[in-house]
Amino acid sequence: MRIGDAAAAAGTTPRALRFYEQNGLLPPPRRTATGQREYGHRDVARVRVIRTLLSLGLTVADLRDCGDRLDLLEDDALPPYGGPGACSRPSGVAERRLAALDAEITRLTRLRERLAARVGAQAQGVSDRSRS
Amino acid sequence: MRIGDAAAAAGTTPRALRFYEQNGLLPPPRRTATGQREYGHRDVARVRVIRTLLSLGLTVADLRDCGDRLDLLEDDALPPYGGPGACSRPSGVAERRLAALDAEITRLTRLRERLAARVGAQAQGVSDRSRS
DNA sequence: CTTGCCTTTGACGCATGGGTCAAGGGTTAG
DNA sequence: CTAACCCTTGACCCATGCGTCAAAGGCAAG
Repeated sequence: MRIGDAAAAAGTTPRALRFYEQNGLLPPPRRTATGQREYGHRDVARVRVIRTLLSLGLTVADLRDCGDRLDLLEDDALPPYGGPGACSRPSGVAERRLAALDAEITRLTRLRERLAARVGAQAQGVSDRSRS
Repeated sequence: MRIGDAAAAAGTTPRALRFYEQNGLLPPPRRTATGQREYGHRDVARVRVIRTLLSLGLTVADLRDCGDRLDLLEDDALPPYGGPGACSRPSGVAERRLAALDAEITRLTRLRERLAARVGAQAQGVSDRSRS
């Protein structure tokens, strides 16, 4: 499988695959004699995991910090909480990202409040709407 | 008053003033015979307003869209709601930014929920904390 | 062999709000 | 006059996740 097909199979582009490789998210695949990248099903699966985690708000740096244990964050790897030892997620990456998300949400919410105070008192229901 | 003093008076840097000028937030000031920018108190005041509005989450583009009526968003310009006509804020810039903030907050909150669902069920209190 | 699509690497673009450096000229105190 | 600091414009830098273009070579079908 060359890069175009692998990318299509994973629902993305060749550019993205090379980008992941350059940034240490994807191990360098073997090459054909002429230097073209050759991927297998495992690679495609890993790319899917990468995309899922990125879409969850993790950054490239987060996933790079995970190293090869990226899979530990995967969908079916572990149930959310398996008992008093299952919390040992790789590097606490997800926890750090959660904290960063919390900080950003708090910052934006404060901003919204201050801006709203100037514009007028309409539409204060952000927090409520965010609870959906 | 040359750029360095004006910048200091407004609590920022010469670079920022030139940046604001290039981006249409600050009118081009008159120049000395040798081309150096000359600022007055009005300019300094305007820079302060610009910085306040930027710190409130408005973008440079927002303020540019406001044109010269930037002052209408200023602290003491109008009381928040002066009656059935006072809502006519310049270009609805603030309202649009408010909506954008809401959208971003909602997006991040959803992200947080999804990420938290993977990591475990701890620390769900973002919305609550954001209510402060 | 040729055509046409696929792949390679490298480099620039985007949006944000300036920071920082460079090369050259102004200004002012001593 | 000169040192020392200020100002001028222009251009590259930061982080993010790739998109896009470019030049050049690979690969399979006709």
